[in-house]
Amino acid sequence: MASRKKPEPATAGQGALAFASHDHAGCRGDVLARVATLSPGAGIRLTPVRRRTLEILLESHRAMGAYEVLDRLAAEGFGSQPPVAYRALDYLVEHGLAHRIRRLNAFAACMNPGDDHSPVFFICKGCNGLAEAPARPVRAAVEAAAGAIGFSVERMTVETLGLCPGCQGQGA
Amino acid sequence: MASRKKPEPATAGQGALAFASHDHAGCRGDVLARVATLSPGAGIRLTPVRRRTLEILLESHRAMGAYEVLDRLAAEGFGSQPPVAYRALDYLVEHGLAHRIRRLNAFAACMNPGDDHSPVFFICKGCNGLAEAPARPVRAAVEAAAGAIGFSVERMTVETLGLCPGCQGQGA
DNA sequence: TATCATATGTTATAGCATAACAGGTCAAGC
DNA sequence: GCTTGACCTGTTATGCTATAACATATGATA
Ligand SMILES: [Zn+2]
Ligand SMILES: [Zn+2]
Ligand SMILES: [Zn+2]
Ligand SMILES: [Zn+2]
Repeated sequence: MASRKKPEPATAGQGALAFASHDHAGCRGDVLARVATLSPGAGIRLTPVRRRTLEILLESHRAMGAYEVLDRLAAEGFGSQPPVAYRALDYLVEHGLAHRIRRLNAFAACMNPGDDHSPVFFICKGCNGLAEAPARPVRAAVEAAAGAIGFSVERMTVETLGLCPGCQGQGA
Repeated sequence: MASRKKPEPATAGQGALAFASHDHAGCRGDVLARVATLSPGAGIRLTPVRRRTLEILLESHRAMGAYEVLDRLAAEGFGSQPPVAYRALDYLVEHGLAHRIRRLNAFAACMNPGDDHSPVFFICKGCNGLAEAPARPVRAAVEAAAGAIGFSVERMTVETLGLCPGCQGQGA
């Protein structure tokens, strides 16, 4: 049975929904709502460009290149030069509202803002979908390896490339 | 004096040595020797450019940008255009003799060729040093997270930024 | 020898990212 | 009110990273 009620609006953050067809409007709405509750307290200032940039990233479970975002912003009357997009994106990343996906030289909205940060990313090479999942056990394993050589970890990037459930078994 | 005996030529591969001062000539030699034993069997063809590229990467426990490698190659009489470096580097990466460090847009020699691949990388932001360590437990944790959403992992990137033992406690 | 695969080199271009500067807004303090 | 300073947005210009497309060489195969 489907659940009649959503006790956990954060489900999308676990990555389960990203690759399944789902009520993405609600998905996006949940994130924006969570951001709204964070904004004042955490010293986050969502100006028009930043908010719009976040909304653009939230349109799909994909990562977007900075220039792709820039095109969208420019088309909507914002600045048309690279720094406009990079500044907004960098701000979102620094404040935990977006992530940089290094393998793709691209950015994606954080699906779980405020929570467990330094997630693991799953990039589907079939459909370009992107899912984000909490990485606490991964982080622990990394810390163990770091401890063995006396290294102190500040930031961690974990990205995987593979096939989502939908793209498995269909050749490509 | 050189070490009298090396019971574990693979020690460097565990990352323990990378940040410590050590007999790096031996370190590099070990890797090259291991590569030599792999080359014929694994269908690896180390042409002059490729070999030289690998040697350049092996000069230090750092990652090098493609253009930095290119400058070196050009100065030694090889081609002077980007594809020369990129092709050699890509070949080394594809054959497990080097790694791409995405956070740095750079490349590093693999310190453990032939063994456990998809290691975890430790990047020291103090000295730019780079260490590579086996990532089996990390991989397991990632696979667990992937399994939970039905994602099938093909390649994994784990990079951390932090401070090596030598750079900790000295402000920078 | 003719053919094919592989490797190396070139020119040109695409894609990603930042430095440096200019003007605008707004609140705090005089 | 006016000034100051913090911050945001926009610009131009440039730098760094990476690949496409084409030309030539070499060596193994048939
Ligand atoms: Zn969604
Ligand atoms: Zn997919
Ligand atoms: Zn060494
Ligand atoms: Zn260091």
